[in-house]
Amino acid sequence: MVVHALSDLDVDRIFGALADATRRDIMGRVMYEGLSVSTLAHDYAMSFAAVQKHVSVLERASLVTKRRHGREQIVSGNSPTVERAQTLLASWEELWRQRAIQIADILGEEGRTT
Amino acid sequence: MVVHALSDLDVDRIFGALADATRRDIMGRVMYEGLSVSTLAHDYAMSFAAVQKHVSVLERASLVTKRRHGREQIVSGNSPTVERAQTLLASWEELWRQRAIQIADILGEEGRTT
DNA sequence: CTATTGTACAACCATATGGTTGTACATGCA
DNA sequence: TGCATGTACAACCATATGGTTGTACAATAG
Repeated sequence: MVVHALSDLDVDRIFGALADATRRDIMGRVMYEGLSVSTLAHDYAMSFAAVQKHVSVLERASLVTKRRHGREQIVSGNSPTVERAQTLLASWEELWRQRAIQIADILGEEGRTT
Repeated sequence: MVVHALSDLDVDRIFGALADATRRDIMGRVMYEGLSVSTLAHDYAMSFAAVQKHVSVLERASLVTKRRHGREQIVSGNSPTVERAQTLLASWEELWRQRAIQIADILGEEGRTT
């Protein structure tokens, strides 16, 4: 069952968001448990505002979601989006596998003619 | 068998390269069969030089490799790199799965106390 | 109420990115 | 030889990105 087709812009945002080490580190942490923005910010050598921006990039890409808890904003990883990115890569692997079969067929033909 | 650990910069390049619709389209084409840069360039509404740059971004990320064939430069998809990107996403999914288990355990405890 | 904590957001700056045009050069064909 | 094709690369430009600081405001603690 297909959830929803991703637009080019959606995919741009997903991979763009993952193209930064700080944001990947955040992903690794919030996929396991929800963490507040300030908790996240505490561990990086940059301003709170910078971390806030990174989180908002991940949020725009639907890689994380935020929910209010008192005065804190809890950031949690969004598994479905990660899975869709994975599916895209898997489809390329599938193309590659088909090429491999095609090449094997050609070699097979050559084998017969020799 | 692990091939090689990817540095942050390597992963930055991989996901950065995938964060563009033209480059993803190129990937989809060259994973199936090797194509010359000019063949690729023919189908996009941009200059040859622009496509050349996109290919070189993919090449720096090790997502494609080029080989000379006469005066043409044949671009082919690089499956191992795609697979490594996929593995990274899979590891996050695994973290998420562990969180799900953890939550289920908590719910289980609560169930017993009620 | 007041102070502290956590967040939001604007303004600013340096650098990276994605496109262009122009030039140069190697290869293949007539 | 001469010409078309395919590639390489530099220079340039507009916009996006990743960081900063500063200000403002909501929620909690004393």
